[in-house]
Amino acid sequence: MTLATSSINDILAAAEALFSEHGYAAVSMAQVAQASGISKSNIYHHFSSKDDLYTSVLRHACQDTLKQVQQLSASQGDSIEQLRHFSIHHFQHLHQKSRITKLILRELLDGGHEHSRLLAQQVFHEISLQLKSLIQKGQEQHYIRNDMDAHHIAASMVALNIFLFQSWPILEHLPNSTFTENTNSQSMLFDILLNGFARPNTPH
Amino acid sequence: MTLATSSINDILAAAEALFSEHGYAAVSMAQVAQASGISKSNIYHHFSSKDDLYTSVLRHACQDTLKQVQQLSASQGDSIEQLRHFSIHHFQHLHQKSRITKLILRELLDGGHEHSRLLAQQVFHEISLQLKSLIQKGQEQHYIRNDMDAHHIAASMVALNIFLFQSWPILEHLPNSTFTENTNSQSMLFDILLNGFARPNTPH
DNA sequence: GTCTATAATGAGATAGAC
DNA sequence: GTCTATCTCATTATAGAC
Repeated sequence: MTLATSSINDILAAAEALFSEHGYAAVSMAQVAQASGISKSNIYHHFSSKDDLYTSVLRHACQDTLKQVQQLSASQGDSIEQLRHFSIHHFQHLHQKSRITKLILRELLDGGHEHSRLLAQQVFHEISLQLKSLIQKGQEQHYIRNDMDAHHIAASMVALNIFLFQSWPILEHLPNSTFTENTNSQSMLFDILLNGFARPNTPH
Repeated sequence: MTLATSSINDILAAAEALFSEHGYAAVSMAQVAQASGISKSNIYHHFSSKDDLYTSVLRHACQDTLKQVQQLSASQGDSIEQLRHFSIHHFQHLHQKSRITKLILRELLDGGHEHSRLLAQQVFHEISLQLKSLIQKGQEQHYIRNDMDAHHIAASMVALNIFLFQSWPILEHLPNSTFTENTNSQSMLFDILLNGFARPNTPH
């Protein structure tokens, strides 16, 4: 049990909130100090630089998400129901951990320093693995079409959720928008996709 | 013909490249000056502040994209072929105008100042309109299922393209990745989706 | 481990000559 | 319209006492 000291966690939590909301460059160490209630110099005592603080935040956040995603797989029902279950919980996870989600999406845009990209990649890989196993099982049991690549089906499920997450502020304010409720749209998008990869004549 | 002077265009072009690649806060006016070959003070002669420069870049970029998207609709074939055509060209557009694409995606993450979000929203709205008209025509002609909302079908098409655009660096480096070629994956994702919203027993 | 004080640098923005 | 030189302030990071 190598529990980090309380002040380190305070710093990481404050930094995570600020970095995810405004991005690396837009956040100053003074802001982190004020938000965490810990003096600037003390932060430099625990982290060698602003960059060190940032990568620590990213590493901490990704490890946390990684564990959560690994525990996400088990559920009742056939393959289709398990996929729907996963999709719904993946979407909930994006929102519950919205700061980490934004951090990773920012890393994608920034082209990422080698190290950061590897962390983001681990998260993607873990989600991809979970989904792939569910999909391939569904293909073996003939719930899911065999002429489609499992990775691409997985990607499309993730894509819809992420798009809905990050574009929601715009979607809901679109003229004549039918995007009135978050989870409802998620369900509709999943059903469109499900019709695409489910085997014809299965009861869904 | 209110054509802006050459130096203003130089500044806007350099700023667009830098802002899209690194984000607003990470770019200094000195960098813009060096990249555009125009002195810092001269930039302040044309733009009242860094913020003014940024919003000008965004406005300029969005107007440009808006025009391009409006010219994207006309094509041969039935509704399904027109949708495939639109999807492919939308995807190409994201890459050809990758700097603008990144600018808009950044705006989504930053939560946007009111004004910026409205600009991004116009682009989404225009794409949404084009797609909606194609989809509804397809529904009237019974190529596309009537029990699905046109807006959500449109959103899912956009979602897959945007996800592929922004996640490609990670997707292609995933272990055992089947994401080997950009346009090929785009085609596969579209086909999964198409199976979802196309009417059964149509020849596609 | 935690702080106050301060150094050193870089940022946005302006003055004023040409 | 364009530049050099400069102002002012915020930023990262360090020194050193407790």
